[in-house]
This record gives sequence, C-alpha cells and structure tokens, in this order.
Amino acid sequence: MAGVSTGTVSNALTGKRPVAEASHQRILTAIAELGYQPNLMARGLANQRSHVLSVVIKELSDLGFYGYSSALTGIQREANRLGYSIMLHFVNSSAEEEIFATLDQIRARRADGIIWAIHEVDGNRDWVRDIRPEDYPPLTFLHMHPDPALSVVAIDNQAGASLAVAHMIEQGARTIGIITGPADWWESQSRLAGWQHALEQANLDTGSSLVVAGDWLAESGQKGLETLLNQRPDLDAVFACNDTMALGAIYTAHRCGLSIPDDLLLVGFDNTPEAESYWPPLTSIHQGLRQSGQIAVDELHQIIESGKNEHISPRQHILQPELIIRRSSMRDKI
Amino acid sequence: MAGVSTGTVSNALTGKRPVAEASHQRILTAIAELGYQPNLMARGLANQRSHVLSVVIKELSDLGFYGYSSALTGIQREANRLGYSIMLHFVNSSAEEEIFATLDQIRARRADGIIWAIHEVDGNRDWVRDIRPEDYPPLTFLHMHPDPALSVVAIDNQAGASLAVAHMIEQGARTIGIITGPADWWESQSRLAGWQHALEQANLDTGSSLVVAGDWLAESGQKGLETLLNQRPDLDAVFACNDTMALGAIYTAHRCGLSIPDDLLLVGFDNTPEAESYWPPLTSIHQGLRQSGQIAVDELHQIIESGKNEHISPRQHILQPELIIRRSSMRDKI
DNA sequence: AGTTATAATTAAAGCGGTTTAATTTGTCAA
DNA sequence: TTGACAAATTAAACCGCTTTAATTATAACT
Repeated sequence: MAGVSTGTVSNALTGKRPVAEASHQRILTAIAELGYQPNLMARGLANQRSHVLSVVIKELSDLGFYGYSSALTGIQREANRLGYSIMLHFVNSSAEEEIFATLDQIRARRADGIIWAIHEVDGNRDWVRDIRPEDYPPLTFLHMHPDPALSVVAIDNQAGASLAVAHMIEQGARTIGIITGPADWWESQSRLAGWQHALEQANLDTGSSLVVAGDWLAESGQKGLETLLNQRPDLDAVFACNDTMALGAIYTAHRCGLSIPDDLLLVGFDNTPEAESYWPPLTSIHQGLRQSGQIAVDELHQIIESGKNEHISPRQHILQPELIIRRSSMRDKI
Repeated sequence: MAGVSTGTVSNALTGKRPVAEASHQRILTAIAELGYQPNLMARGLANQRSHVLSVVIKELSDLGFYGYSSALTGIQREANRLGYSIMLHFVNSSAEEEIFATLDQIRARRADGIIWAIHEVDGNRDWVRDIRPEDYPPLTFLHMHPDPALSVVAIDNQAGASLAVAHMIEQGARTIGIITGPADWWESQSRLAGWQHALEQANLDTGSSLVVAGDWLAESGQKGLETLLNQRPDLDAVFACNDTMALGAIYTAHRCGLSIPDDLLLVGFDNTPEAESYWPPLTSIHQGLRQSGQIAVDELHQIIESGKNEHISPRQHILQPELIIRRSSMRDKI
C-alpha cells in the first residue's frame, strides 16, 4: 500500500537501516490507515528473541501475597521499561515433575529469560544442578539463598531478624521467643539464624522452648504465642517471622489479657501496609521487595544482552532490610 | 534423525493425522535424544493461535492484593487446564493512552483472548465503545458492572453489602455508618447502594452523615471511623467496604476505648484470611474470587473455540457473595 | 557526459513450525 | 503379473517478519 517492499517497512519500523524520508512517511500513513500491528510471534521467530520474561512463582494461594505482589510490581515496571512482556507461571509442589513441566513450557515459548521466584524449600532448587544451562534461557533466582554459581537477588533475612531481635534486647527484653515459618523454607531458616545470632551476641537464652514453627498464616501466630506462653511463662518478647503471624500473636495477647508492649514486646517481618493499623501498631522489618524485583530484571537483561557467548559470571545481589519502629516494641511508651 | 520429514513429525506430535507406529517410535526417541522442544512461536505463527491469554490488572501497588491474587489463582488454574499460558499486563492510570498502549501490545503478541480485570472507575471502560471488536481478540471483563453488550463476570457487590447491613440490623443496630472505597469505583458505588437499600428496607437513616469515603487502605479506615463518630455520636454499627479498612476501624475503636461488638458492630468485605485473627474476629462478606477467575477463563475459551465467525452472544455471570459471621457483629456474645 | 561512490531499495532465503496436494509404499483381488 | 485402493509419507508453500546480497537510484567528481 505504501508502494515499498516488506523489507523496507521492517527497516522503517526498527530503524536498523536508514529509509528515505518520503517512504517513511508513506509507510506510517499506510500503517495508520490499515491499523497494522506487527506480529511479535513472527518477529520473535525471525529474531530468535521473544522479548518475553518468564516469572515463576508459587501459587498465590492463601499466603505470601505481599511478598509476591510487591516483587511482581518491581519486575513489571522494569520489564516494561526495557521492552519485555511478562509471562506468569505457577508452581505449587516441589515435585520435579511439575518443575520440569514448567521449564519445558518456558523453553517452548522461547522466553528470553527466567526469574525463578519460588520460595525456596529444602532441596527444591536441586534441579538446577541437573540441567544443561545451555538448554535453557538465562535464569535469575529471586529471594533464595545466594550461591556463587548462580545469579541471585535476595534480601538478607538473617540480618533483618537480627535487627529485630537486637532492637527488642535494647528495649530491655531478656526472654525472646520466635514464631518461625515452615522449617524447610530458606527464609524461615535464615530468620531463625538471625534471631539466634542476635541472642548469642547478648548471651541470652536460645533454647528450643523459645522456638515454635508457624506456617506464615495468622492462625499459626495465634497458636504459636499460646504455645510459647505455656512453655515459657517468663517470656517478655516475641519475634514473629511475618506480620500476618504477628497479627495472630496480637490476637492471643488480647485474648489472654496481655498488653503489648507493656507485658510483651512484638516485632514482625515484611512491614505490610496494614502493620501500622494493628493494635498496637506493629514494629516490623521492611524489605525492598519492589527493588529486588527490579534488580532481578536488570540482571537478567544484562545477561541476555551480553549474549550467551561471552560467559558473564553470575552475580549476587543482597539487599539489606530495615527496621521500622512502632509501638508494639516500645517499652517506654511514646 | 528419525529418518522422516518434518511434516510427519508434526503429525506425530499433534496427532492430527495418523502416523505409522514404527515411525512414531523413532520420532519419540529422537526427540528424547535431542532434547527437542517445539517452538511455540513458530507453531503460533502457522496456526494463527498463540494459546496465550492476556490478563490485564491494575498495578498491585499497595492495595487490592487480595482480590487480584485470588482471581489470578483461579485464572491460572483454569488456563493451565485448558492449555493456555498467561501473560500479565499492568495498567495504572485510566488514561486512554496507557490503555491503548496495552491493547496494542496484546494485539501485537496475538493473544487468543483478554481478561480485563482493571477495577472499574467512572468511565474507564468507555474505550470499549471506540474500538472495532474485530481488531481485537475476544474480551471478557472481570469484576466490572454487567453490560448486556459485553462478556462480564462479576460479583454482586450490592447484594453482598445488603447482606452485611441486614445482618447488623438483625443484631439490633439502628444507626449504621459506612466507610466506602473511592467514590468513583464501581465496586464502591454498588456496595454503597447495597447499604442504602438494606437500610431503606428497614426504614432506617441513610443520611450523608453516615457515609464516609475511604481509599481501601487501613489508614483510611482509622480516619473514617473517627469522622463517623464525630458526626454521629449515636452510631452503633459500621459497614467497612473491605477488611483492611475494617482493620483501621478496629484500631480507632481500640484507641477510643470503644468495644466491638459491645459498643459498635462491625462488618467488613472480602473475608481475607486474616479477618479471623483480627481482635475481635471480623464478620465479613466472602466473594468467590477464585471461582470468578475460573469462569472468566472458561467463558473466554468458549468464545475462542467457537471461532469469531459464529457470533456467540456475550454472557453475564453474576456470583452471589456470602456472609461469614464472626464476633465483631454479634451483639449477644458467643 | 561518463565514472564512481553512496544511499535507498528489493528479491529471496530463512526462522520453525503446519498443511495441502502429490507421491510412494503396501495390500489384495483379478 | 497387473491394477486398484488405501495408508503413510513427503515436497513445497505458507504463516509474517528480518536480513543478506544484489540491484537500482542519486549524488559527486573528473
């Protein structure tokens, strides 16, 4: 319609080779007239580049909304800026079968890169060792434990937990319990390690009677605090490994007539927007989730751009979380 | 490698035409040996069918996690079952510019269908009237107000709100305030209408001093209840248009030394998993969000399969929400 | 005007599948 | 042995784009 060949149209649109001003104009008007929209599948086929990033997360069932949503926001913004579309994949179990089904699908779609953001559970990243990397697009892990052989963006959970516990110690707490997430999650483990580390620094009790495992959900926070109180009547502070479980702990405190912070200090993890509307407002650890998502995309983009040829060595990005102090942990009331 | 032509491989894999058992075997082993993975872009190009569903949501910033996450879960499961991958798109403003940019991207990717799940704001669906439907893949709207000309899956917000308010009336409340969402959201409007309807049925006050607008976030629930209490000292119940704002209202009640439910009944909307760990546990309206997502996919799938030719008339699916009673609304304590 | 260099364009091949129409192979009856 | 018919296979075209190599148009210099 513009009286030129498809090759010229291609050049006009991608700008890879110069096109005469006159033809350029004719092409643009023709495009507008026809409502033409380039077919990205065809373009991808020809370019061997889909401009699609695959993001793999655990099914957003009843837990972990906050983390995934925030990270996804960060991912999306950056991906959009760099011209990628994002394809979402869900994995529920750690069954290798399901993992490989997902990987196959990603491979079949010829995604340019993968952000693997499944919360890590003991051994559910082992498959990485079994694959030939050249069979798959570049892979960046989000929120998993750093490994020098892999590209990883993570938050320093241990440091965050230490921050929380050290703060409570400073506020005068001496018997500090912890409500962890499921024992096999990496994030649980490192938050537990942070709790332990901070207590050891201060020569305080880290006995197992101070540890109870939750499942991230509020109800397990309720039960968790009950158990802790039974085991340790002298308990004077609790670190809940996420805000939702902290909410459950607050529930139990109310039910037992315990005042937070007068009788018990409490700190959570995540710093969800609701935390400041808990009663009392909850001190929590803020993670740069949005930022971590963004970094993961940048990282992946670099690897993709550099081409698989020049072997770029994997990098580790560790973000430091931050303590947000609110009333639940302030012995001296404000 | 299997000594057959690509055409035969195609037939073997898709099963569209019969292939001799012997060749079939040879093909399978060759595939296993080579680690072959069909290129879905090429397949899509040839078939004019991408097997991709585009899901458009508002950026999961600080609000609305719960709704989007649940719906996405439903969408994902069903999409997976039917062999679709899902591509995620984010729209933030209601600027037509951004909307059309998104639509163009979807069109360029040749998605088979679109689930438009942007929370509806006054007029931000008007673009639908301006487009030629045949330019775009089939479109289903999720959580927007029904329109006979469009394919829509929605939850009956008005009925849900009425349920909540009627329940409080039954519990003896006579002066029932409401904390709404932003005034321009369709969901706010219909929940407000439900509140009004239930009160009118019972001949109770619906004056504007009983209405205050929030923004879905907890903090606005705090402020909201403050305002209501100032305007109406006789207030004896509140309907918060989501659980998060209800949490804020609880905060204010605690701060003012008011007991829920003794001094004030409270009902929320969403029935988030945390609601039962609020103090007191929150009565709320449960929406079948996961189910609505699933239905949207089914609906779209049907339209896609039927081919654009036989014009399938758009259907409306309205789901009824459900009242979940907990202590926050029980005058007679349990 | 005649070369030559340069810029713009195009024809054709290729990306990796599917599909149609034609061909080969195999079976069986005459 | 031949011919007819069905089943399996394949060659080649096509999906819509990019790109290389070749070609044509344009400008610049003797």
